[in-house]
Amino acid sequence: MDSLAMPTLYREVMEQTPARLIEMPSWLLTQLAVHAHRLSAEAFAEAGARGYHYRILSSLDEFGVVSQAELGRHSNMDRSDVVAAVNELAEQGCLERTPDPDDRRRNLVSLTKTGEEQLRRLDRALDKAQESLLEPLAAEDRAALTRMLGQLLAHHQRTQRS
Amino acid sequence: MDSLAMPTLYREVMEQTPARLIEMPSWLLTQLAVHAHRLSAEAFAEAGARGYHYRILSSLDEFGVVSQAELGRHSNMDRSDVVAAVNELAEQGCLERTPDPDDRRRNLVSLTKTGEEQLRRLDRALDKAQESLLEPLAAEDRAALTRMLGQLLAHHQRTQRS
DNA sequence: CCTCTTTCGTTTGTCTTACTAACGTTGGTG
DNA sequence: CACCAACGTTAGTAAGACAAACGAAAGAGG
Repeated sequence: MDSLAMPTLYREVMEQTPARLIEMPSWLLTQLAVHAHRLSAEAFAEAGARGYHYRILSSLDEFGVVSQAELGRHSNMDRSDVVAAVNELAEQGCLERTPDPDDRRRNLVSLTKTGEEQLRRLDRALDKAQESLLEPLAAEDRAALTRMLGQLLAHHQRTQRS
Repeated sequence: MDSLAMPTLYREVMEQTPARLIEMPSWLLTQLAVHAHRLSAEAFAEAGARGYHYRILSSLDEFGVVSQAELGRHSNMDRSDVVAAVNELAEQGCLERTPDPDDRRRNLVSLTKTGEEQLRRLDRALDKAQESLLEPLAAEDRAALTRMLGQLLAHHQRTQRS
């Protein structure tokens, strides 16, 4: 009956949780995301940042000088949330906001030296967070997990935009 | 260079996202959790409920009459959030709250007929949400994903409590 | 029996993420 | 020129997670 089931350790921890939930992928996903978020938030907090800031800094680093709207599309954020995060990053001197001469609706956002340093700091801190997140998984399992998560995420981002 | 890499479809959707993020398990996880949460929230909303309500109803169904504190431990919720959710469920007639005669600090919470019906409704709606969440995955991948998520979640819940 | 600590239910409030609605400005199109 | 779309911005909301404090009650140790 349970020879193929979960390891002993698993049951010990999970037996106080309803079986409905334990078997539900969306629950496993959202609950594990809480831990993932906690781990990376702790990493960000040490540098006085949060998730939105990292998304914007890494987008700027990869795509160069772009408008706030593009920034939002790259990092999966709402325009209104981009405004707030860009404000905060500008106050910290991590980026600069200049009006686009070719389109006066747009603000061109560019990464500063300070922003690059902050990004590198966050990258390092995040690496450790990834390690503790995946700690109990073997290398091949980590790869398989990453592949499947990416596959699912691509599917849902595609179907949502259409 | 990319023969072993992601399928074409994947890149199409993801190419506007920083490579840093695409490769980061914690990002894939939290972003996919957004979709998982959206899908199940829509299912809940049709029945006038939300996640906290389902956690409590399913805990009551599996563990019978328990105190609010136990309810919180079963469904991974803070005591203060249990109070609010139990209030709302009581207003809807889904459960009853009676003082424990053996321990006057405790409230014993029990599921009503209405609550059981609501739970069955939510179960059905959630099943569809799971299907659309995992739609692009083959059956064996779904099983592998569920196994790994459970393994990771058990690990982090264990290490957090200690 | 009397402290000391713990547990319980409750209130209040904060943080992060996500998202919606509206507004004025500007660009592009028919 | 009229109309619509995009942009930046402000304001507000919802859900989930969590921290701090409170009085009331139970339990433990001396």
